[in-house]
Amino acid sequence: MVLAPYARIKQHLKDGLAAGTWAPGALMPSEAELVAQFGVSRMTVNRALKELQAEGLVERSQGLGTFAARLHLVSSTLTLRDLHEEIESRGHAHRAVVQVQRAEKAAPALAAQLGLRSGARVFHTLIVHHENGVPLQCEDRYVNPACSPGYLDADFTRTTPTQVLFETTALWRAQYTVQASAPTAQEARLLGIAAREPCLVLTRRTFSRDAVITLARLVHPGARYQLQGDFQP
Amino acid sequence: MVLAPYARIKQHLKDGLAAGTWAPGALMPSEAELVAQFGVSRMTVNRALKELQAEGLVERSQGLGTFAARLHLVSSTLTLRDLHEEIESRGHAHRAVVQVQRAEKAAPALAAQLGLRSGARVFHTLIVHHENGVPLQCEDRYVNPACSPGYLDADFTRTTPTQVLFETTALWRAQYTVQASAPTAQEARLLGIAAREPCLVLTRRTFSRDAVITLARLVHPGARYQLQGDFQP
DNA sequence: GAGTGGTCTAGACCACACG
DNA sequence: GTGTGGTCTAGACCACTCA
Repeated sequence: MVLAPYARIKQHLKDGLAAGTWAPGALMPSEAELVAQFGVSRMTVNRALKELQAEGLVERSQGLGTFAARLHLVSSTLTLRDLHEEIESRGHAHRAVVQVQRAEKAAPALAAQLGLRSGARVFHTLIVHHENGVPLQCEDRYVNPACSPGYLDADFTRTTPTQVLFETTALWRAQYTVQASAPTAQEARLLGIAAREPCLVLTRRTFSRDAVITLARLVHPGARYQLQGDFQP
Repeated sequence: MVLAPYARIKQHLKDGLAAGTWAPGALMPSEAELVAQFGVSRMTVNRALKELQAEGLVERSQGLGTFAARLHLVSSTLTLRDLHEEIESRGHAHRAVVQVQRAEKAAPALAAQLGLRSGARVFHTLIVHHENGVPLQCEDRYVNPACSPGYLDADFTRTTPTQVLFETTALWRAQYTVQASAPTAQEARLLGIAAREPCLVLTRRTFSRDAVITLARLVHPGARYQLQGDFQP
């Protein structure tokens, strides 16, 4: 496998960064220098540098130059996968038990979070996801009916809310938080865990361009679930 | 502010995706069509599409075309910031209490994780970070002496391990997990919390090109800390 | 074979930073 | 003014997919 020219330049610079040729914050070769060194056009060098910048390895400033990144903050990717796919990809059986699937009137706090009037109609589902028969996630979700009118018609033993929403709406933005806390009494019962067992709780709000599509609280027994991430330049 | 041509094309496609012009998985305009439509060169169209691909909004296949992304997995950025910077940026006071700062012999399990011989010398620090006097994080860290020989000389009441390591080593790769669990008895004592209080535990291994630089366990009281993320196309 | 994206060239003009 | 990166052009050749 012969690397493309832009990839060779990237690799050369990555090697130098890993070897400490350029200390964090140090000035790196200019585009013109790399053009001369590698005998390629400036667009090719530019692509290599732009990708290194996108990966957070270098910082570039017009008029100043390209600098080795000061890696004081590592920004990394956390993949929030559809749980169904995640379980199946492990070769295990996924089963969803639907506890609630109905329209409700939104309490004031919920309405505010969804950007609706207090008392407006919202769709509510409460589903417990099992992996090989063991409860893994309690998914408590509210959906803005305007964004997905047919949401309640889905059969959530055969598909997942995430899948339905992604098929019927255009995702625009998502906010989430991850925290550790104790489950509610109901969640503890549904997950079959002790009332004080630590749980990993993800709260996620998903937006279309102008409206909140859905608000979800995903509760996982701490002993059975963890998020993993990997960061590679 | 007039957008550059490539940015205009990106925005046009983003608007269409948000408006549902192309359903997830649907075929989008080819580069040639966009060239004709916008009256720009193919490199410019290519840049717009390549950036949308990098952002996860479209999928591209040579010979097939460009497709609206099936957003079944949302990959999002979680910024793992240096805690000192995070606290200061909130305008609060950061104080670090150093409990342990010494060289030790690595137990077999630890040595394996660091890629060292059992019994090899490792640097060990245990530091409790406070925000405005309240314990926020218990940082238990082991460092490979070969990667940062001067690690133990640092004054960790004035700087942080993260900062020292980023200044003296070339970060190459990091793996981490996030989970909820109860603190150890020692952690509960240091954080001033109950033995059964749920904690958010981050475990992170950081690699240089060929070696493990450091292994860290970061324990946060669940009630006082949460990770936040935001995903925007 | 026709259409797609992947990559590259050899120029060009511009905005910006610095001495 | 000189050097830097930011952007763009109008071509080109290639590998891949599908009919």
